[in-house]
Amino acid sequence: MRIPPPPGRALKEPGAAGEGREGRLTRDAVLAAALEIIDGEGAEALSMRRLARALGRDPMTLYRHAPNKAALLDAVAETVLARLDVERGDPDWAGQLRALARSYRRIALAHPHLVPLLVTRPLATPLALRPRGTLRPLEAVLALLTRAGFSAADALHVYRALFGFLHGHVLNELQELVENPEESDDLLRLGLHRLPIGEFPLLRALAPVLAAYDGAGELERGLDILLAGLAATLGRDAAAGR
Amino acid sequence: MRIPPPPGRALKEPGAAGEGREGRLTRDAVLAAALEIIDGEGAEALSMRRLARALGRDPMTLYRHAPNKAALLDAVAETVLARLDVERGDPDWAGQLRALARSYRRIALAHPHLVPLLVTRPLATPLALRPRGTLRPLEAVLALLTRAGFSAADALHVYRALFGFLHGHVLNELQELVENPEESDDLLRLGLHRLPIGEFPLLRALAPVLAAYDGAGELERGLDILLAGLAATLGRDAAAGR
DNA sequence: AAAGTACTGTCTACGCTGTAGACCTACAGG
DNA sequence: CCTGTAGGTCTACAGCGTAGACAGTACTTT
Repeated sequence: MRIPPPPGRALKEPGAAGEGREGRLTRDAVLAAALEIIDGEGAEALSMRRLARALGRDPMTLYRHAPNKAALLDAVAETVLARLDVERGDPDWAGQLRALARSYRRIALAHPHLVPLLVTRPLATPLALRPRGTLRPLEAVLALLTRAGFSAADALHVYRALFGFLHGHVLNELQELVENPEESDDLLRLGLHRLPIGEFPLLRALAPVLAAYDGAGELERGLDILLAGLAATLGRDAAAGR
Repeated sequence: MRIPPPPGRALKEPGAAGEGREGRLTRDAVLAAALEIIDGEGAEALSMRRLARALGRDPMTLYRHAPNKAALLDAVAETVLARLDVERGDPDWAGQLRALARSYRRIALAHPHLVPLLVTRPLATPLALRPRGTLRPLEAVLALLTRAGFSAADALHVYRALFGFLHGHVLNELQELVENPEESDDLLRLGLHRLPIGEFPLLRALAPVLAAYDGAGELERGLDILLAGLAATLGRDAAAGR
């Protein structure tokens, strides 16, 4: 009774939202569309149905390219993190880590809605089962540091310190501060006037400082402290400088 | 046609799961039950219906105590963070921050499933609109540090560095490493044998080091570096030591 | 050329989710 | 006593992730 649709396409011929429309749907197209939705509408807006609509396909099609939604999100995070790269042979290990940190920050700022995923997914998946692309930077940093003379254990320690710092930094930098963007006075723009003066005098007084947050600067100053501290703690001479 | 239930209770008289059963449901009871579910079954297991069932009430009852689910989750995070306290008058500011850091870590380890919320919610709500309980530690640290002689701007800087580090640290410490708990060999227990030797030689070799992770130690070493570094950067003499 | 196999796409359906709206009751203050 | 407010419940809606079954396509093997 039921006429099966011409299998390449079926829904929405008539101008509807869907994009590409090439015969086969590729994994990369799925991930790219997912990232676009996350960037544009936030991570909660990404549902399998919403994603399928953006691709002009049936929702169930997505399950041919990912076993479930969590895996799909992991894969999106992976493609983004795969853009990190490390020059393993560079003898200036500190410089190389600085560059890595700056790349990570750049990526986080480019995809702020993805950051909760980036910092949070590793809590749910054992290290060895994580997408390979997310482990590659780790291996690369280990190579960089062992070539520079660190022990393997110290290299791991440095990696953890660096990414701990990085996660903390981007979470800081992406904190929402502004409540009322078009207001010109700092206190009002940040909404700090809502806080009772009796209980939060210092915080209220900080309005101009909060408003002048300098993410790039904070990153660099943090790296100064971290790299110098690590080099000292691990008993190496610091070429850690600027 | 429809007989209304005796309004105090209605569902599940007969031994069903529900707890307390006092006439009025309190906000605290709601939050406590929510935390219990999150701790016991993970944050994704907490639905409004699941929570209502645990309380032996109709799901819609919850909306008398919180405007929506996000606010309810924020409130849970708030009650947990309210347990942090700071001795504002203590002249040993570094010692006080160390204590704060240890408390934060203790809380995070006690409620691991809550950690994604703790680090992630501030991205969604402007500072001034966050639950007051989460701003109180900030105000307290500002008071501590300004009394100890820091400028307000430096005090904020220290606060941010500390909580950035703390967030990064607990995310590190709560990373899932173990794939197969009952296995005795480190490599197999962590599942690292899955990684191709060619691509991940260093990571695979790290199995014993990964298995011996010492969270408390890492926190202290991180604090050593951070507090000394901050004291130096901000040009104060460091009483920052142990 | 035929048959088998794997892959992709679609449809339907199930049990779940958050919450708006309406209603009803109990209690507090006048 | 009446009135207002806050808490509890019920129903209903639109959307969710995904299991299962089926159909067509594109290779591979015979």
